[in-house]
Amino acid sequence: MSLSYSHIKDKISESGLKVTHQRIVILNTVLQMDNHPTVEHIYESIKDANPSISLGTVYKTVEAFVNNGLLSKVSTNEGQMRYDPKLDNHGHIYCSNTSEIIDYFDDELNDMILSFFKNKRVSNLKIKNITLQINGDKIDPEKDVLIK
Amino acid sequence: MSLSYSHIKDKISESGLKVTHQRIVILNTVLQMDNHPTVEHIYESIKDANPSISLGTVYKTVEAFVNNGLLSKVSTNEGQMRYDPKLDNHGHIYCSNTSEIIDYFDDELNDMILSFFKNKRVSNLKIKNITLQINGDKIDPEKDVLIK
DNA sequence: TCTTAAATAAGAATAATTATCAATTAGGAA
DNA sequence: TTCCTAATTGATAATTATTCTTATTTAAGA
Ligand SMILES: [Mn+2]
Ligand SMILES: [Mn+2]
Ligand SMILES: [Zn+2]
Ligand SMILES: [Zn+2]
Repeated sequence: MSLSYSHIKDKISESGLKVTHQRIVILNTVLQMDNHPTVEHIYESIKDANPSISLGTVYKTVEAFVNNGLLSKVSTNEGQMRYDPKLDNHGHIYCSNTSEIIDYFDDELNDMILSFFKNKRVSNLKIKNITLQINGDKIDPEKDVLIK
Repeated sequence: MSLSYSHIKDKISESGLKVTHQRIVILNTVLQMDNHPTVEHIYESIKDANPSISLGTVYKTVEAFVNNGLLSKVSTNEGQMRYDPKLDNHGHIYCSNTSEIIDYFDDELNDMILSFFKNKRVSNLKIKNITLQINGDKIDPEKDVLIK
């Protein structure tokens, strides 16, 4: 583990946080999830192999990761925050019938929005990012959503 | 009041909900607020004139309004839902330093996004709406944000 | 190896929201 | 107009997500 986690350790360390076993496990787990998990979901997926890591630590850890640029945070209309290992600018598809959040990457769209706002006068606001939110319902909950 | 609220009453009635004093007061209040209020905020602003309306009723009522197309609901990273009387498609500017949510209407942008997705194949998703989310910080919290 | 500030586990506390249920009421039917 | 009934409400309890507290442990630099 010391060896295979070296990449994770570097990321944590470079972000300015102390490297702890808990943080290694949590970051490694979230990086492998592409479903925008909740804290509870993260906790469930680590606890069998790491029964001593407490739920409170998962809360504190993901929040530290967000504040230090290792994760991003996504809010929904369903009362729970969700976490996202993808840091580059991208949109999200919210399926209200399945509670899924699906990534939507599109360079052409990003460029279009960027150049749109290039021509705008924005006063009294320091923009951090601009994202697109696509709200809808999955038609067949079993199948994937595809936009291309 | 029976007279001046007739427009509000009609809206409630046409949406399929029973017309009650509580609903008239709450809808009338939210329609006049442009700050995307929380339930608590709505409750505070009605309770002096309507001390008998309970907080639970405000929760149930705004949720009924959302389900019946009279209000829309906006989520934030701050643990409270916020309600929006504007129903036509528009984006939001989230100022994380002031917790403000500011409407961003732009027909040109709407058209641009619409025509962008016209040329896309979207499979297995019934799109309800597509909105833009602009995240940033107000520079001078006292002054307004302007994009033009 | 020592030192110390930061992190953790466990559990209590808080805050937003939802559920329960008896009493009231809106609005259609008679 | 009166009656009927399902929907709504107020009061309050319960739930849920998240944060706080504190004693203990630990990472990492001196
Ligand atoms: Mn929330
Ligand atoms: Mn909550
Ligand atoms: Zn994402
Ligand atoms: Zn709005």
